[in-house]
Amino acid sequence: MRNTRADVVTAALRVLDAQGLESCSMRRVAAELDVQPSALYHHVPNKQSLLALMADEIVRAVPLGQGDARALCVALRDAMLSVRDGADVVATAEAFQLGSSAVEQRLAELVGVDGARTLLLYTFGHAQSTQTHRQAAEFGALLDTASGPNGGVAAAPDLDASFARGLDIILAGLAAG
Amino acid sequence: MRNTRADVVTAALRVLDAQGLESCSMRRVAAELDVQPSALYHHVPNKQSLLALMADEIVRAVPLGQGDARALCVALRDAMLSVRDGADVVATAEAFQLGSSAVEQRLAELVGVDGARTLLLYTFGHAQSTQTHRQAAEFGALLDTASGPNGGVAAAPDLDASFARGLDIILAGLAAG
DNA sequence: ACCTGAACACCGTTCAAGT
DNA sequence: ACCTGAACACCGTTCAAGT
Repeated sequence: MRNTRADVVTAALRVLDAQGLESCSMRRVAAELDVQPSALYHHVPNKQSLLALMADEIVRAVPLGQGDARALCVALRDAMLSVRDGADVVATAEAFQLGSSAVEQRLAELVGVDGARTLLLYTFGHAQSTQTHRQAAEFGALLDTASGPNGGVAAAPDLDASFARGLDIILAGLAAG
Repeated sequence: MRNTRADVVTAALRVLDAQGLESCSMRRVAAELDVQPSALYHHVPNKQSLLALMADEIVRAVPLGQGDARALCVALRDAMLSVRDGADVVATAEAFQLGSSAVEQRLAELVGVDGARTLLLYTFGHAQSTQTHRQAAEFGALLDTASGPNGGVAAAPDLDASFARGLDIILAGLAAG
């Protein structure tokens, strides 16, 4: 046995974290494993399935047993933000099977199905915009050569706090209902 | 003057609605205009810019002057759902410049910046999942040959009602704060 | 079971050149 | 100003064939 399906997923996550989603092609994942592109199709039916497996792996870091709805959302966001473009991968994959994920099911036990969906969609969306914002900031910093401290750049908003305030709004709405 | 920038955007939206985002390539848009692919780059710097212009056009259908926050979100969702994969196009393009869109600004006047962001992210997310769900249902219906009424298919959830309930939760949270 | 090699039908983008 | 033609460096996926 030369490579297993888990090896493929791990290699794909390495490529994702290093190069980003746009560069995470089947061909690059194959190169990461020193293998021909066609070899991947022995382990995975297509790229979409591989992305779904990557999403599962990213979400596996969220502990389901303990904590309230807020803690669950924060942990999910942290898990997505821990990998480059992780929010995109998880949100896209999850959108295809909303309702079947373990996180959503646990959330539904805590706050009902509508609350769970609302919290999830908000968490996905905020994490995605956090990651694109951070990437843009990184890119801007590269172009920012001769400027002093805060030279011409708007102060970065505190995205963690912004996320928390949105969570407060939704949780208050659930408490009121 | 043979083609204008607006012609390119219109052609792109036609291709999008007919074939979906995945098939909405620069080459197909060019073919829609009976033009070489390279001709597009006279009107638009790259594909990402074209997608942003398409998103603007889709969102232009939302009336900003009248209505409360709820009406605004419903109108935004309707606008996105009116074009195939419209939610994807708008959500991706908007994520790059969150805070600058006219809809978000109007929403912020009504419910504050945190409320606006929460409502927007929820609306984007729900619309996206609505569209993927509907496409999956369409696809499933094609494979569903010999079954009678509701033969083996789970009843489609009422996605409009689901959206409304999530909106209720967020708006209740805003009223409580 | 796992992989190679070669092919097919595509992409986005650039650039010199035409009118 | 607007477009063509040709090229470059890529894609995802299939399939016969090897070990």
